[in-house]
Amino acid sequence: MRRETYNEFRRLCQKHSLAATHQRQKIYEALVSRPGHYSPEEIYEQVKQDLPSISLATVYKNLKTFVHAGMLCEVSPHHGSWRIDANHHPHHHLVCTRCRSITDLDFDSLGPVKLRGKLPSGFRLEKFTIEVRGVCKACTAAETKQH
Amino acid sequence: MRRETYNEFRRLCQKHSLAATHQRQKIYEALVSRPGHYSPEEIYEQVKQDLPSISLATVYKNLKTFVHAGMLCEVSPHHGSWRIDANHHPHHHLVCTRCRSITDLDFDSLGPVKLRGKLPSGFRLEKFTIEVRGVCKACTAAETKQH
DNA sequence: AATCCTTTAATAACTATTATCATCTGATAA
DNA sequence: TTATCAGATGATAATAGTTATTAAAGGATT
Ligand SMILES: [Mn+2]
Ligand SMILES: [Mn+2]
Ligand SMILES: [Zn+2]
Ligand SMILES: [Zn+2]
Repeated sequence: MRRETYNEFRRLCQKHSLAATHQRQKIYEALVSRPGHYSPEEIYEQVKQDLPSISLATVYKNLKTFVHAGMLCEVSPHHGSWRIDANHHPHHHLVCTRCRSITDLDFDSLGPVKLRGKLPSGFRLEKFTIEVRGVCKACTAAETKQH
Repeated sequence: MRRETYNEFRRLCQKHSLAATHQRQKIYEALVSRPGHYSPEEIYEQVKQDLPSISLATVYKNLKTFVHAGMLCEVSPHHGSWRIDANHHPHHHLVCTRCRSITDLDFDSLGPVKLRGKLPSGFRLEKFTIEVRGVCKACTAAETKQH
């Protein structure tokens, strides 16, 4: 692991009161040291090369911990449940990052997305999907109440 | 089921060479007759009120069939696998609807999204996520080869 | 080095989804 | 209308993905 990455890792662990374990170090490195959008399984396979006895559950737990701490992001808030949309009109989605609720957002609520550069060659565009992530009214209310 | 919805359903089934079964009719209706972004389980519970002996597997199979035919859409192309992103720079994603691969797309490749109207009251915005759905180079090549 | 609290590995449990297969049914043509 | 049959269904087994449990081990602090 690069010295710079290692220092950043220690700093982040301290900031979030997390013990800087070997496992966490390797998991973090597996994600940060190469571009990509990996699944827990892929991270597990990668880390196992250095720490053969690591458990898949440890990978899951720490990925959750890191995401919760804001050190990493989820690609999609919808993994884990298949959701179907019958609305054929062009529209966007409001997604609550707490309760995962999905609400339609009128097409005209946002200005159009404009292509500036070129897409990578060979990619055949089908459509733009815009998700607005945030915290819904109900979840905001619930959080406020607790404090 | 409204006459109009029923006719549309028959038309779509004919167009896609699908038998217009009771089960399909009720599944279609459960989605089209009320706004929402339902899971297979939720559709199952709804349809079961009319067809108590319907199987959950039938719901899954037909939702897939309908999505494949373009009669319904998936809310997210990422269901089923949790993917982690370590890239903290603002950026977008290219997602292949065939192989589900995810590629970063530079922030400047798209113009900024502008808020026009108001978001629904109480929704606390965190960030915009733009996914560009399409077919990647490899999948396009693979499809071309087959014909 | 001793202590304490956190983290880990192993694995059981659980949830979501898909596969299998015998039976049944909608569509078509006689 | 009835016969036919490819395609659809229901029951359930199997698989994939994720989370919970718990005894043992390891960082952090002193
Ligand atoms: Mn929608
Ligand atoms: Mn990315
Ligand atoms: Zn919410
Ligand atoms: Zn592809």
